[in-house]
Amino acid sequence: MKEKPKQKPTDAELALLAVLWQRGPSTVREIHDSLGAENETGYTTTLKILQKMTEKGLVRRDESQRSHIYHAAVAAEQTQRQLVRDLLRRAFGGSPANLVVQALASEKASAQELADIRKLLDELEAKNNRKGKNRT
Amino acid sequence: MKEKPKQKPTDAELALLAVLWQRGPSTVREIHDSLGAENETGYTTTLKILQKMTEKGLVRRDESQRSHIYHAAVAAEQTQRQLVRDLLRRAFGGSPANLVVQALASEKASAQELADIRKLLDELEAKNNRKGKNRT
DNA sequence: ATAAATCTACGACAATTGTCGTTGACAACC
DNA sequence: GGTTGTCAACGACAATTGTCGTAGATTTAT
Repeated sequence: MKEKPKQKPTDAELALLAVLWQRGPSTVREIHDSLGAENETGYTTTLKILQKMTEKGLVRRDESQRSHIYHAAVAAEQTQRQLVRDLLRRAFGGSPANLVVQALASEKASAQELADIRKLLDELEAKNNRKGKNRT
Repeated sequence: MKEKPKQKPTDAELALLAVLWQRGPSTVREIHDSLGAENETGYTTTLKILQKMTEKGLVRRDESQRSHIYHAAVAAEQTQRQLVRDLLRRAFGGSPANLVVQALASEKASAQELADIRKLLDELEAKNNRKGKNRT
């Protein structure tokens, strides 16, 4: 059986995951320092959260060096998808369109991003037509 | 001064808000019964959470009847937008395109919804061109 | 008018989360 | 070789969250 580590990461955990996704495998020190100046919390806090995440299976670590090296055990895409699906169900009644509207309204999307989304839309509609035989 | 109730609703709170958004003003009993069969929690749990939400300013209540009538004090759109913005910043590095990709991949979007999104896209691009003088 | 049902209010409680302080081990430096 | 700095581990702690049980008031039914 495959373990299903389907627990949503908390806010603090997600922040650390984001750093790992961006930097790749890192020491606690590196992660902590990457958290930016607005982060007020101490080093041991970061360490403790990383340890919890290890227990939960969100990260793995290499202990062969004195400074353990942590790396993400969950893929960014998969975690993101899970979070989006969750939000979709809980706050948007499962309607992707509503969520997309809010997403595009929330932050300025660049022209490039809008073009990317349009391309994605084309692909999805093409797939729909192929499969669904354009029934109403 | 206007109160800034900018606290994110918790999962349980969001579930109750969703009911209120859908049903309109309701009594605790109505809200609790609307929670569906998969909800195992007792009546007093729902009541307690509603009371907390009242303190936080997420809902308001009319106490003129014995059965108090609760109604949402925050608009669905605004709350949704806040949640999306939050997720965007924390998990997607602020890139709306990535989030939209996951949203559309997570749940099957109907042809109608895809068309809606396409229309939204058209509007946004039109606005961009008008304002931004199509610079790269 | 009594009994039964319903409703709010008030804690109580365990679990989780985020926060550190301290300690003991190890490494680096002089 | 002694001092200073860095690190993981552990436990403590307050705050939050979700969960009820019970008590007291009031409405409804008998």
